[in-house]
Amino acid sequence: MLWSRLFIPTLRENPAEAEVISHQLLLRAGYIRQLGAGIYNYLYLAQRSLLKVQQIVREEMDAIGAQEFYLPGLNPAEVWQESGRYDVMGDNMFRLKDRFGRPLCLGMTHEEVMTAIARGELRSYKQLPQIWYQIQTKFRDEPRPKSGLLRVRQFIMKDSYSFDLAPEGLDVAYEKHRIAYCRIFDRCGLEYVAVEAHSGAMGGSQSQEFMVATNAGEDYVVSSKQTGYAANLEKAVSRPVPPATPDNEAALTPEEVHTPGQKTIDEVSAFLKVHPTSIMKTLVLVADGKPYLAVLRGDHQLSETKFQSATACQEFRPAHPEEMREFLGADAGSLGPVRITTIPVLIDEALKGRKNLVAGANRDDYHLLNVTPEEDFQGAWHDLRQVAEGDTEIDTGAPLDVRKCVEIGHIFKLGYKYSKSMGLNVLDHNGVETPVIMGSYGIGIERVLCAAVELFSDSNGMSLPVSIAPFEVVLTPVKSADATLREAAGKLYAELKALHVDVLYDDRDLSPGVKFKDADLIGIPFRVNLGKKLASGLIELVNRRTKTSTDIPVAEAAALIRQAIAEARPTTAH
RNA sequence: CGGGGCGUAGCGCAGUCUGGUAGCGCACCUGCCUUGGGCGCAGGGGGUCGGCAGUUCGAAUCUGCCCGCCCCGACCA
Repeated sequence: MLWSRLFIPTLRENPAEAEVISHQLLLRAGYIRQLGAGIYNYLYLAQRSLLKVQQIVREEMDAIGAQEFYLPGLNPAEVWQESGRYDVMGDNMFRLKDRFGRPLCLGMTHEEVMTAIARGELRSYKQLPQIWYQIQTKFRDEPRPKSGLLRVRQFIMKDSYSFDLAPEGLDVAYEKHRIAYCRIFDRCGLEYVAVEAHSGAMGGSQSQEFMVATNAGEDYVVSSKQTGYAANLEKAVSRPVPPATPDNEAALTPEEVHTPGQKTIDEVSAFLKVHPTSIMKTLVLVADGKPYLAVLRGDHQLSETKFQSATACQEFRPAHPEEMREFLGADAGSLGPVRITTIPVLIDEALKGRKNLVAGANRDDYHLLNVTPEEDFQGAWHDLRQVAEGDTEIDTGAPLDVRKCVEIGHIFKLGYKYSKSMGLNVLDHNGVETPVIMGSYGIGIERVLCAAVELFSDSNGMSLPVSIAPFEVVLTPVKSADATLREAAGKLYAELKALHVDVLYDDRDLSPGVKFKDADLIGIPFRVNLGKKLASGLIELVNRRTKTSTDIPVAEAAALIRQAIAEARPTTAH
């Protein structure tokens, strides 16, 4: 393509509203423009790049025998009512009515529609297994769209769904997807990690997320370089930092102490001269309308996900101050688990074996010394604690890192949730109606591009992997007025096109600096400079990412460029 | 939904406190010049100052209401 004919509106300065790198660069490089909060126009460069991502996804999905569909984004409410998610999705679902007043919604995902298709057509185990997928637009009314293309209200997703007769079949489909996802992200040139994920309210049994480490991300991943352990913070387990001081092992009974005005763990710690690791914090939570106490070590944080799992609740919130007083007879700051019999008490496992700790007395401005779990109060043991910086791996004691990540893909064993709620059954070998077991698997297409920009950029702009860059190479005659350079560039352009190289020819009448800056900004992996050295038959091949330059003979340039691109193309080990 | 910030030319901003002819840089158009990292010179075009209402002789500026966008939090199958 000739740059002079293209619409690539690059900006010299960062638009004020963009904070994260990928947002800034995608705007500056003329890939995208914003239409509204969480709604973006994808211009020429973004579309070229996203189509390349989609093509890689398509090839790898096809390679595992998945069949491409294309389902409507506009859905009748009934399908979603059947699965129960019409209510569950709440305000996150865009809803509308047709001219007759019938309720419709915009699809957030397509388990329901896929299940509805399967239910209508699949009759026999002989038709299984099936893997169906699509690359299609999703709509989610996010409470807070943010970070450019990372959290938006309309986005493209590759979603696939597997249908099997038995769990062993689901295991196969899941594993096929895991490998396909690795191949996809490898080929897209990303650095990523597959982590254990929380299965959530979807009710599934196993789930992995594909994560790219970047500060722009919203998820936290706990991992160990030594052992390869990697899990979403929501699900991660660890060995906590040991208590700062040993417990008094004597058989003591609780003793009330006056702690006027000392409410937070830090205040109580300073006042009583007891380290926070020897204090218990007591949280009052209301889950599905019922109160619970959660007891954790003073320096630990409650994991909301783990608490939700432990209570198997749909939703929960911290108790209001009036409720705390009603349930426990004291205000936050003096709450404790001792002599609580009417409210379920959940104790974090990090407190197992601990003795003679400090806890609130359930009397304003008083705490108890010498409180021992299971002696002085009873409760159910659960892992409630969120992994923290400094923790170590639970089995090996290896150090753990906590890193911010963005989720680019998710694979999920659904089980029978949709087949049962929507009546998807087939006849098995014995002619008995059996529910089909399902899996669902997603890739956020725009997030792949964003993640690549986040991973690979410098002060001059983005530096995309050749496999997903909008062009593989850009030709830059240094002097635009020089007829010899123009002729050589035109010839090389034709040769590269003949070799099916994705080439952009910067034929604009601009100073070299502008062309170099633009080429760097939009992230084309290779640039060919045609300049002075052409007189001696040489041109320069510049690598965007390494900033290294090689002189190559113009006569063999097309073949050498094609070879350089081929060598730079990300490979897959999977 | 709670807290904070911002809406002035395509982009980045000043002007608003203290009301009085709407500005700067970049980008854009014309011509000349230049050509190895966002050149130079000259000339030029582009604005309902987010919207509505009010106060005033007079509102970008003061007041009220509304809208939009960004950030933090809540939320996030």
